[in-house]
Amino acid sequence: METKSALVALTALAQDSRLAVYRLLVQTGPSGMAASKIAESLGISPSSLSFHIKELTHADLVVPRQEGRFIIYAANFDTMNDLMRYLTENCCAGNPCTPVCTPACVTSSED
Amino acid sequence: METKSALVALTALAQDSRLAVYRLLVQTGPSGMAASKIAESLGISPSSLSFHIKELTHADLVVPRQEGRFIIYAANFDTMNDLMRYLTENCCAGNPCTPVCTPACVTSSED
DNA sequence: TTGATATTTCAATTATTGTACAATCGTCGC
DNA sequence: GCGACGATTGTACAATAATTGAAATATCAA
Repeated sequence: METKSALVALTALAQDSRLAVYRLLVQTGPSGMAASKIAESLGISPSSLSFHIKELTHADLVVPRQEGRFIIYAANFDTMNDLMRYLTENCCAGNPCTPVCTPACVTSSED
Repeated sequence: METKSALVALTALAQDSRLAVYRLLVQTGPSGMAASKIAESLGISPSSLSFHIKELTHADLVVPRQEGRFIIYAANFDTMNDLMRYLTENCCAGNPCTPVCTPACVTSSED
């Protein structure tokens, strides 16, 4: 992961509503949740959700898929793992401090 | 870690200069680096660095210590580990996906 | 096709954040 | 104490981001 992508991901997460959306989707897992359901769960207006979730999507932190007239969003764990790796990269210049972080979650849901 | 602290940490990291400062300090490790050295390394003005590093300090992502007339900053890995844990908390609602992340770094430098 | 629901887009307003530069504060050596 | 150096603070201005509501688009059901 390069600086630019990390910055986009961090900016996407660094906002109240977006952080709440992301965490909700992390907890929901690969099955995901419809946009309207997310908005309802968190008490934010559809247009506001749309605005915010676009940033999360653009950062590749969440992935949308169409199902009928619903759009289902799910968290993309790969991006989070990349981000974590980026943030702790070359930690302590290689000194003994367990530099690598095991992935938090694998993205194996539908094959 | 609660939502507020996570938001503060993410906001602190979601900026060009601050992300660069943080990563530099992660790579430097517990010995840390003087403010002037950081500013010089990254090519930002002292006052600008002071402004930005204050946010990192406030987010507890870096910790300052005075040494003579220098102020040495070092990354605080505990906060990053807390943040990671927060972001992946209750991942996939407890389904099989390796929910916990091993700490990226332990903060054992001076005892 | 028509009406209803799900979602996004647009534009205007407001709030927040970043930058630059001068001034200030604290520590050191003399 | 005085001057020099390291670092922070304050102010003003520009840039960016968030919020809202109305209008537009897309899909489904009949």
